[in-house]
Amino acid sequence: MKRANGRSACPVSFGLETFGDPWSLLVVRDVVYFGKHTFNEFLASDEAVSPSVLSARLEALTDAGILHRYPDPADRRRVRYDLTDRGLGLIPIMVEIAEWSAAHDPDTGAPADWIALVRDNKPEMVRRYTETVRRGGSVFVGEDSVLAQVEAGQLQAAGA
Amino acid sequence: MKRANGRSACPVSFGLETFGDPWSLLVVRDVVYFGKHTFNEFLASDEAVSPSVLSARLEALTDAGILHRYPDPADRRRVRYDLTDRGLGLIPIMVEIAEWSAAHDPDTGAPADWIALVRDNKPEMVRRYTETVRRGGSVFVGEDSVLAQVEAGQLQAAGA
DNA sequence: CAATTAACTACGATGACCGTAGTGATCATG
DNA sequence: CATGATCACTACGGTCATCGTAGTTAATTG
Repeated sequence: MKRANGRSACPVSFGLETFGDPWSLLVVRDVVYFGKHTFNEFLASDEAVSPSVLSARLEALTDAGILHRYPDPADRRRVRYDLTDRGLGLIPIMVEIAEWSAAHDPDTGAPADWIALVRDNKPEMVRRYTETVRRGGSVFVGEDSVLAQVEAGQLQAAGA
Repeated sequence: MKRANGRSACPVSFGLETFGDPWSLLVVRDVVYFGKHTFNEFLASDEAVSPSVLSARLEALTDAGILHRYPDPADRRRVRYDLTDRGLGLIPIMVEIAEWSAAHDPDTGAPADWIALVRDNKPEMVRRYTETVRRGGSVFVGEDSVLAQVEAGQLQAAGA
């Protein structure tokens, strides 16, 4: 993620400079899909980032205004990272990446019906992802997950 | 773009492994927005990639089935790179990245009215990008560019 | 046939990332 | 209150990718 001569005015280039390294979007994914919020939770992800790299990434994302970093009031050893509004704005990008990968990775772990649900109800699903994560939930984990909302039948009506 | 322990089944991770380095999407951008198709055209981009890195990227993207590489029949010194259908599938991702960056980069070079046009007519614009690039055109450059199509008034009707 | 252009490759230097080990602060337990 | 565990990191040496420049080969142009 080092561009030689600084910046170009191109918006694709700006985005890639901000979050276009191999790890940044995985952190965002951990927050959005799995409700992770702390250093060790990110560290335990399948992709095995090293602590120094993770530390640098979290600092960069915080500086870029994508994450909000604050000590956990309940346990002062812990530091929590939440997505800011700017970070929540990355959700549509992640959804498109997931859709592309699900279509082109023969070994994808993405459930086909979930991908189809998101594809066919994209604006509504992106809105639901965003609002759920904003209030502290996630897509797949927790009581108020988007998955739970869908299973409770709140979407079939809205979608089709 | 080196993941230590190989792959995870996560689709976000798969996508990032395939095109999540700092350069791959810039090559795709050069093709889609500016109609570039050759090594030296990519090399001349504002972001100043080095030839060895570009060479490695083009090979990786070709191996991943995103680019199609073939000698130019008209000038056999030249090698052309076109987007495959799989590569054209990256257009929605790029459009979302551009939209996010235009919203959050105070120095963005993206024209606000174009961004708004794409945002408010996303499925139609993505379809138009894709089909235009598929037949050899680009978004901004050339006679059959999407820009030219819009200026000819073919979209105001379709959009609103 | 000389000069130009195109697509790369070579290479040394710099920087990023890797994995492991360690640190200081806070919390849980006896 | 002493001990151990947990938490968020930092340190560090080794490896790997990338950087920028220079060169090589093949095809085309004049």
